[in-house]
Amino acid sequence: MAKQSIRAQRKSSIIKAFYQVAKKEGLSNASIAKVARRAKVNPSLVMHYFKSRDELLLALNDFILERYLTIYQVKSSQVQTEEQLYEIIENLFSRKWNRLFDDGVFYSCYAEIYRNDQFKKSFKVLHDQLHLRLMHVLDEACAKGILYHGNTKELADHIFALVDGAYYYLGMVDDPQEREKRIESYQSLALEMLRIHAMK
Amino acid sequence: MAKQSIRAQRKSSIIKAFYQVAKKEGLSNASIAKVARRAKVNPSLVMHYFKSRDELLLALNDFILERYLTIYQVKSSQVQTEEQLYEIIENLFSRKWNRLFDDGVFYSCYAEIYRNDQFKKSFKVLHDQLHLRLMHVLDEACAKGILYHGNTKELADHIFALVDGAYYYLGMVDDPQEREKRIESYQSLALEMLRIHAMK
DNA sequence: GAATTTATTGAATGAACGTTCAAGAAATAT
DNA sequence: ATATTTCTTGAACGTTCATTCAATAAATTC
Repeated sequence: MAKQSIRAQRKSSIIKAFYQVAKKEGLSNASIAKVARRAKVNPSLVMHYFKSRDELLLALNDFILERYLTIYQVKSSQVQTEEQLYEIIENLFSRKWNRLFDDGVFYSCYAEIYRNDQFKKSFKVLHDQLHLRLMHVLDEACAKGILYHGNTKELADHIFALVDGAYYYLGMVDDPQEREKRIESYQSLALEMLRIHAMK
Repeated sequence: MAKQSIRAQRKSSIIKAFYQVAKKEGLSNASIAKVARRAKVNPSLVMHYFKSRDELLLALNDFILERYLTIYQVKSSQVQTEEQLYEIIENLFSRKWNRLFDDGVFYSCYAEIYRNDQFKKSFKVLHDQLHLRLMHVLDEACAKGILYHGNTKELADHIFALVDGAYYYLGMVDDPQEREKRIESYQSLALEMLRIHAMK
């Protein structure tokens, strides 16, 4: 249906413009006028599709979480060897995706959870999804005899705590060498937690 | 000197007002006018003491980090027993201080580090201070024979990664039971990392 | 192809924004 | 007591803000 399609397209292009402006100028400086300019559209049209700026912000949040989810994706049902498990953990820390997504915008949205319950809920749902995915991977690894652990749910939570904490700190680290060193250090801790030893 | 004193007082009361407004309405909604109203002062006076809003924001950041530091304080030179070490780790996770400081404002400031190098630097300095403090505690524990670990710097970094990641996630958790359970779980992992076993 | 719904625009709103400035009040220095 | 510096105010600046509304253009339905 063309009617639905143009609506969906416009909405998504406005959200993308919102994200881009927020990335460039900070979330709080991303005004509707700027977004409209970026999307090459009249400000009124933004208001036509999103009743208020809050609604737009919520849409941006969904957009962010959607991206976050796809990038963090773990290919399940592929964990056959220790090496593959190792790779998955390594990927959690690699954050190739921090080129695909701006950390400033992400944490600005995260900060919103303390002021907006809808943000809080959707953030939690997303993170729980991620934790569950990792748990499934760990379960598989257990089934294959690669891993031995009684509580994969807790293990997954712990690994993510480490990942989240790692990136919280890495946000402050500019020096590439220090970054590299720390990432390696975090990774090897995660592997220790899995009781796998680093291979090379 | 009275002159110096009134200046310092006013500045600090304006910063506090800024923090309180930010806490209530969000950092991006904390305007100079609102801050002035809260501090019972003319908006121009705010501009008299802080040349721009950015300068005020920077001052807020310092204020936050200062508080953060004092609250996280670890009484050093007191680690004589395993139990005391256990207590220190427990305290890292307890965050009694999250009543003393608003997480929304804190993370909003944290988000600024991605857009402002001065924020980034002062955040890093603070966190490195905290890590070092913990390291010293661990060193002492090693000296007393409570703990055995070759790299206390790395261990402190790892524990803080866990703490930071833990609170990142806990920000999304409203249910008190779930919070409690998770905090315990994070704590016991930290203790495992120290190779101490939970006592009771 | 007329009627209706949707997309899009442009102009206008009042409120709030950060900032500037001149001027008065208070304190400090000489 | 006067001069000088600091504190504090009030009014005003132009800009931007989110949002509303009526009007036009385009597409869809009937």
